[in-house]
Amino acid sequence: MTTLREVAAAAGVSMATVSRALAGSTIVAARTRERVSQIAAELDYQPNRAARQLVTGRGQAIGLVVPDLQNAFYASVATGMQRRVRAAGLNAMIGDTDEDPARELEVLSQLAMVCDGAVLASSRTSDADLAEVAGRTRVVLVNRVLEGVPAVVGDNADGMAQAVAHLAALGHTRIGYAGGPATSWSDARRREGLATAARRELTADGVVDLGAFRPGSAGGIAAADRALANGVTAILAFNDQLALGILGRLADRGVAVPQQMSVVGFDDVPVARLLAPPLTTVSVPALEMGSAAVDLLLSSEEPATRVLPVELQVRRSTAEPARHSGRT
Amino acid sequence: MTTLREVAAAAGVSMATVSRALAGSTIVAARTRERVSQIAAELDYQPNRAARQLVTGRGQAIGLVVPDLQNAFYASVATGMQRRVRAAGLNAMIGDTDEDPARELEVLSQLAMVCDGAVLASSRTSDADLAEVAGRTRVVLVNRVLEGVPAVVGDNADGMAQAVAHLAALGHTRIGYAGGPATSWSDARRREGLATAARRELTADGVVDLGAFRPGSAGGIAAADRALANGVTAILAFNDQLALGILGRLADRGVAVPQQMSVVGFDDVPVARLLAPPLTTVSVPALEMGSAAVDLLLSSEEPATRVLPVELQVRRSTAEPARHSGRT
DNA sequence: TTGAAAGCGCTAACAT
DNA sequence: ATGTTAGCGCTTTCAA
Repeated sequence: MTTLREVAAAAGVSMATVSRALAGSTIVAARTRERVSQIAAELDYQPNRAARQLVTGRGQAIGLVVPDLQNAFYASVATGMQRRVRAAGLNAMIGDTDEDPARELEVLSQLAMVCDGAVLASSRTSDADLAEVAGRTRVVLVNRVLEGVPAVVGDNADGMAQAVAHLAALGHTRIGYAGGPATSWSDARRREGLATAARRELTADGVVDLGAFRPGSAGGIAAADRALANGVTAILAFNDQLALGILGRLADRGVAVPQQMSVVGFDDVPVARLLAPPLTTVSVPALEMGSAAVDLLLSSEEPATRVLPVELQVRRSTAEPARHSGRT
Repeated sequence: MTTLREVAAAAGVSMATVSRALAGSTIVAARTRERVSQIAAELDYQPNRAARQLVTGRGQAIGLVVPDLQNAFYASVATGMQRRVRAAGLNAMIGDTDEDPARELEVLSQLAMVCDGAVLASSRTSDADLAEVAGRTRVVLVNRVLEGVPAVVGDNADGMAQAVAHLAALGHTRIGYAGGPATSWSDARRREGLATAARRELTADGVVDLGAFRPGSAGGIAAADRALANGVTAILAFNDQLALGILGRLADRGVAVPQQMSVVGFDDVPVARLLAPPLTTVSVPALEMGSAAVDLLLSSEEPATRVLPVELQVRRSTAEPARHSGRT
């Protein structure tokens, strides 16, 4: 590894001049700067990040904490985040918490030691703890809002409104909501949006709360069974991960989608369109959320909440309800 | 931030003693160690990683380079890798290359600056470049083998043998192989395994090379169309990502799976079982590959290649071929 | 415009 | 068993 000192020696100038030249400082003579840059390149000089961080205090990486990388939504957020970070010449560090809220702070503080800041996706940490962390570390939230902390979120209420409007237009009058984890901020927002939309489009008992489920196939089984027991004609799932599980269970139980049951997801993960039937779902710009979060982290503006638009993708997992589900 | 110096002052000992005590060195008196640890805890002392790295040379993180985090297989490798890394008290840094082989070295060298070592998954870099990198940085390969570099791979040949045996037993005599990227090491191994198995189970023209495709839905469309044009009764896909695209295209073209076409994938990503029909595929222990790679990286043994067993999961995307596919 | 010098927080010889 | 000391590679005052 070539060091600054070696470059300085080769160029016949001081270390300070090399440091300034390489940083592009204008106070160093243009000719000197050029020569130094060239020699540094020849020697294949790579600055030692640890040394730089030690003296500047500023790090070289940005962290991302997600509940589960295997959820395609978070994989997309990670991809978007990572592209932006790399474009800024920094590194991305990613940690997942295995859907365990308790591990969130642990992972974050571990990342924070080497990171300038971190993006926290779908945090389930309490407001108080979160505020405390945000006080110590530069943090941007994704899919969560907290006063004074910058955040990027999808328009949850509007997404639910679109989904309900679509189902109502098809003629559904009893819709089941398969909720996400109880501590999920997005789930709370989606429930609110759902309630508002339901008041507008449906009768009082138009929405049935199926309960709270862990995204994944286990949760999907429970959710689908509850939906069937409740006699709803459509299921609105908290996210695609859960909708996937629901679809699987319905297929196992011989329930035809969309003929006997309509299913709507949320997120529009890439596989959604490849399922049979292709899943009707609310498309959330996950890649953009990741990059926008990095922008917020890197910019020095006031903490702001960026709400990204979402859009229902109508595919083939939704249709008119069966006329007489009992007969025929 | 509390520093070592402050802890030393508070404890009334030298910095060196604190350093040793906190490192758990046995040469420091037990009582001293205890007192120092307690004071450090009271002061909420957190060692500065940059300073430590600067002096020891050893970093604090382990890197992972994958072609595409949105491919569920790599997301699983990342998860497995990450759990192991965190269990070792280190951080994981993940970078993806957007399936661009050229970016691989770039991402790796960026990660290498702050990492003790890196796991390189499905590298498509040339042997020469890879050997050069492995000389500079501690590297473990996943899904790639190179003399002198530790590696974790799935048993590609055996996987193909199982898949071919399954299809042959069902009565298929013309199988199309939808290959992966030309520079993919696993694709080459899978082709070899396929050829060997075909010699044993099928006639000379039993396997049709459909070509090389990029995993994803675009590649799947091309692959499915080629398969249909070639009159094969079964498609063996390089990986699930590609199989997903194939399934999607077949559905679009009204080809019933498995009645008119059988499809077999490779990897067994979590959604494979949730597709309609559930995908028959070769299960590869992705999580384990990730953690095994970290083990290899952290251990100081001789470079070894760990071959992990794979197992065909027969689901419902495969069946006997139609008797007379032309008629009826 | 350039250089000298003082650390950033920590570890590891070496000395006691 | 503990302390002293000399840096790790870099940035950044301060002085020239």
